[in-house]
Amino acid sequence: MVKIITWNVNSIKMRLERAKRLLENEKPDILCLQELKCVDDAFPKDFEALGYTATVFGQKTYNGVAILSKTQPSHIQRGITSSDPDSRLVSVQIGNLIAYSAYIPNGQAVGSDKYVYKLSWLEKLESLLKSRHTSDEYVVVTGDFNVAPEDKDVHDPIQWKDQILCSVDERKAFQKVIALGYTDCFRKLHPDSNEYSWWDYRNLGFPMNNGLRIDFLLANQKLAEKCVSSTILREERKGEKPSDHAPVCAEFDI
DNA sequence: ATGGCATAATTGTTATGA
Repeated sequence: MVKIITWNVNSIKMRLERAKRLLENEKPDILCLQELKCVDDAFPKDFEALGYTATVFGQKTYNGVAILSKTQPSHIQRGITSSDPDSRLVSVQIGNLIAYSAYIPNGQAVGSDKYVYKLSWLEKLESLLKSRHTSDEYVVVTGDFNVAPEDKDVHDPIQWKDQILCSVDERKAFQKVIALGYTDCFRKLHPDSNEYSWWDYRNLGFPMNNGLRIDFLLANQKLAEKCVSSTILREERKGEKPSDHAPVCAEFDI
């Protein structure tokens, strides 16, 4: 069994103790992280003592992704293109599995320059996945996609209608990735659930459960067939100094 | 009314997130 967790930590330095506890409690084979908000050299060494190797693609102040794994990774790839200015994508091969940690641009506001960048980034992700992988590999693309794919992923679809994270064009761009043959593991196993993975820090977002589901593990067909469980670890959003995202977990019988 | 809170880079304020 292979257990994989993805988590947008919103600063790995601020979430260090929580991340260590998560590894100790959940013992995932792979932990994909987003929004490290630190450079490679500043990434904590603490995870080695817990038996994990870190593959880091950091950046000063913003972005930054990493993959922690119990076994040694190979075939490390960083960045969505050679010209991408942001550290938003890293992938590794671990055993017979290829794992991605992705932090899709937020987009800020529908129609803005950042929104255009978000859409183009998703297109690049689609073409990268299309060209890089074949159907006889095990591939999982995890991370913060900054898109709520359907109204049931949104606490108040009327309030969020056509807003950033929920607009028609972002949802279409997300579906084009799905259409390559990828499956949203949590949704496959919980078709009617209204659980969320992100809640705004402001306005009692978490206590009111005003959330969105924007963090996913997307498995290709061969791997999705092996998915036996998927959960959102919403307990992690409670207590002192939480990230605004909860970790999302999936287990695969491979 | 487009705020609120959190974080990093900096020390008073701005950029960004979602």
